[in-house]
Amino acid sequence: MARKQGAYADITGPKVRATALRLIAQHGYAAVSMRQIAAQVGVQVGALYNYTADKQTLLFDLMHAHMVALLAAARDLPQHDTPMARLEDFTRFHIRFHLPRADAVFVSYMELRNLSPENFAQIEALRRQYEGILEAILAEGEAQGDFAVADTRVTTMALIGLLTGLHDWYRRDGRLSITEIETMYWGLVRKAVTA
Amino acid sequence: MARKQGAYADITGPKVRATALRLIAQHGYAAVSMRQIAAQVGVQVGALYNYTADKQTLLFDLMHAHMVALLAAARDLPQHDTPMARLEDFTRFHIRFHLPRADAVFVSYMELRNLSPENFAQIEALRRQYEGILEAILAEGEAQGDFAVADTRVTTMALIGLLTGLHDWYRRDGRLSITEIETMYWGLVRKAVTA
DNA sequence: GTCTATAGCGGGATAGAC
DNA sequence: GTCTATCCCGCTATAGAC
Repeated sequence: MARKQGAYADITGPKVRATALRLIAQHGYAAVSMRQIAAQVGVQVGALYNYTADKQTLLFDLMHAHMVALLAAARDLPQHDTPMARLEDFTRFHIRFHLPRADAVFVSYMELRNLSPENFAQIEALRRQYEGILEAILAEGEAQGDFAVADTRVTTMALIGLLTGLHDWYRRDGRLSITEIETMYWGLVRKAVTA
Repeated sequence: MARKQGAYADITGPKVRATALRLIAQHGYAAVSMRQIAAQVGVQVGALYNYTADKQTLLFDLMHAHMVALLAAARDLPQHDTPMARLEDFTRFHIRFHLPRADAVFVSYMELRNLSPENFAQIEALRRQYEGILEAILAEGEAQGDFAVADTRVTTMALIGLLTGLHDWYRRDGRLSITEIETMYWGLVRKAVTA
């Protein structure tokens, strides 16, 4: 304790990422300065560069970590027999995973423009993998005659849009619980894919 | 011709707005400089300030013009007898109005964070008016027993999200025509509000 | 690992000539 | 209405002491 050098390595790193995520979600990547991040972390700006090569890499790491966590969790979903049961699981999972991570969702979506081309390609590939999970469920349901889906790709993107749009208006202190909203959204999804 | 002073007033103004809209959609408000805008318009940076008080006002004007045009067009929709017919009109109108205005849609949605509080309040009010049009249709359909909507507000926001999500993946040179997409989306909306 | 100090650049906005 | 020139500020990133 009381020494200033080398003591906080394990705590400063996560704090930098958490602070950057919050500030970027609030003001946008381009509008947030390394100075601002440093000030809220409680270090001088030079110290940040012990934890990231540069500002761009910091943004990429935040988005990458979010996408990797999302994919890992989505792959752990149970493999029910019926596409309908799997679609319900996916819908509820998507909402439950994303709602408590509003900042990461916002950043991962809004800051794509500010990634370098190489970094963008990586994030985009992860995003497509996630969409692929839903598309596979829809394709199987269509093949088995459980769903009536005009176009698998369009419906996939439409449903992702429907679910993701939730973040634009959901408020934690709102009138409805997560479970209530989840059930309403599942109702919309179910009807949308049914004949 | 050939004179440099006073000749281009009528042309520079629209050009400034068009250029700013395009650049801000592409890179984000904070990432675009007045110097960049001026360069693409073909004037020096000082000249921009004949057309806007400052950068913030320029952003606000772009968003405000978009919302006003949207509301004016939405209010011109025909007043069919049945809520179902009005919902179809609204759905198709929303898509047809927004798809050709990708830049304005993007900016109006992504740059809300960068508005001053007073400007934000104004844009937000216009946005709520637009949502109100859809909500009124849903409420009437529910009251008449044509629709089975669990919660009018939630369904309104969900459908807006569904329709707006279209911009995230639609490409003009894609496999499907606007009309085909429009019809698929109308199918999803129709089923979502039906019992 | 963190600090202080600074290099080097680009930002928004304005003044005054034409 | 546009230009040139400039003020003043804040930015990212690095160097070198501790």
